[in-house]
Amino acid sequence: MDIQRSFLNPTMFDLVSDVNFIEMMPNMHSTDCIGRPQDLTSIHGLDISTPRSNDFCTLSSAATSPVITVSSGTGKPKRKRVISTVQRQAANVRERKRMFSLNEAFDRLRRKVPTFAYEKRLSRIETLRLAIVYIDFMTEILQEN
DNA sequence: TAGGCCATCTGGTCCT
DNA sequence: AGGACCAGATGGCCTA
Repeated sequence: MDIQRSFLNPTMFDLVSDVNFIEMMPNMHSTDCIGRPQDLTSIHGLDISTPRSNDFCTLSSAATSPVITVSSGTGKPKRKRVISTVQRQAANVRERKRMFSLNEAFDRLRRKVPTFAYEKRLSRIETLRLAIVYIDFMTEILQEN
């Protein structure tokens, strides 16, 4: 059977030999099998809603950010933006939020790919690689029908 | 203890 | 001008 052979594909077999759709186990979402937090807001005490002690994003004063033109060796001037501490802290907050949403997306993807129930939480790179393999596998199944 | 993974900070570049 | 995106650096945590 081709489908069965596909499951024995070495790549797939490395990652998935006991298909477990996490979708069927909604309780798995709060913590993974080794107890690491799945709720990303609790990872490392991450709380993007509250600024850090060194964040000044709550300050109302917005400093200006002059642009300095730096002459490069090739002749073409390069724009170098100099930002204030307040703007830097605000940018840090935005970056944290951005990474948070990125991790949320990874978390959603993690729940879509089959994994061992007892396996530790997939890393981001493992999640991407397994998703690729999984999509390939599903595509193969569809093409056989 | 080394290596992997991740969060965070930071500066540069692109885009609106 | 400023936000979004990206990549490099750094430090902490965890596991083999």
